[in-house]
Amino acid sequence: MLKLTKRTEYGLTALVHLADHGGETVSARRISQHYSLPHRLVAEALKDLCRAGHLKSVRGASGGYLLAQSPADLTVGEAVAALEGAPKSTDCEAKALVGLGFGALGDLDVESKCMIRSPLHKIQEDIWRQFERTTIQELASPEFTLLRDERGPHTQLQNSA
Amino acid sequence: MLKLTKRTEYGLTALVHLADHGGETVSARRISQHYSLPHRLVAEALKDLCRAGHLKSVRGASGGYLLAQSPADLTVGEAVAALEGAPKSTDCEAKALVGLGFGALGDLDVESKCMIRSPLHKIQEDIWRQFERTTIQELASPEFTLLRDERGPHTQLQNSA
DNA sequence: TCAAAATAGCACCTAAACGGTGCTAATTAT
DNA sequence: ATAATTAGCACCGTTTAGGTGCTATTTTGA
Repeated sequence: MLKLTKRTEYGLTALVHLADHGGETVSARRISQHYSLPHRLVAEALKDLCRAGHLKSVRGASGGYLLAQSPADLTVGEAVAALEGAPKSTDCEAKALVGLGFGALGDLDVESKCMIRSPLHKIQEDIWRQFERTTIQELASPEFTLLRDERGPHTQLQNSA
Repeated sequence: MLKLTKRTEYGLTALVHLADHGGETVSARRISQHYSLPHRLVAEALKDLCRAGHLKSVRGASGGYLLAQSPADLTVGEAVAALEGAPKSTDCEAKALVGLGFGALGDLDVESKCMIRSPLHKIQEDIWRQFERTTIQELASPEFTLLRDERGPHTQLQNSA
């Protein structure tokens, strides 16, 4: 339903945390405790990011993870792709026709259907484009824009602190 | 995983079709046959859109559906909301804290958590903002844009002023 | 040396969502 | 009447998401 998975949420949270801690090595447990997230799930997300090469791991006690690249170079799109896979929906022919059920249709006017359907794909692609334009550093920055709305409601809930 | 459901796909396809046919009444069967989609599922999507008030229905033989409003006034966001529900993630207080598991956390430094998490929500909100900025008419038009802001990485999307 | 803490990797489970279908009304043109 | 349509359910099978269990391996530190 057009939402990010928990795994992605945990992974991005961890990336933001790591970005805020320079080249420091932080364990999955520390991150999970800091944000009160299920440490096991955070660990899974970190594994994914490590396997994708976005993190470097340090094993053993006092080990953990650290960014393998600058947070300014790591995009949300790359992270999301590592965490839940990106649908390489670049080509309409391969995806819209085959992947979405037109493969078995034969040769009726496929092209007109694709014309109708492509807007849907453009929507998806546009979302990913946004992801690929946004870096972890931007995510980590306090005044994160992406969309800078006129009102500022979520900044007013800090009462205790 | 950040994808639209089939129901939404069928519904939007139907809306585009209806937009391309003016105020004409088109049955679910005709639409489904035209795009080779499961007519039953298309019918379900059309019901949803009708219940939401975006379509008007005509019962009986030679009945069908027609747009209840101009395709230029109906946004993709409204359609998607009618088809698969929109997560009213407008408020960080209610959603980020309660809905996402912080409700049972008590009163530890909630603010820092929300600050970290809010970017995630902003991403989601941004996606919906895109939907709300896109009309069915735009979807139906041959050269469909959607992203008209190609300035900077993410310097405010909605500003437009 | 040994225990604790950490990553690595795999299998597995439960619940929800998704895609799809069946069935029965009510309405209306032919 | 009959066929075609919308309206409104309930239901089912598969997939996915969220989460857990278990074991091995590496490393620190007492």
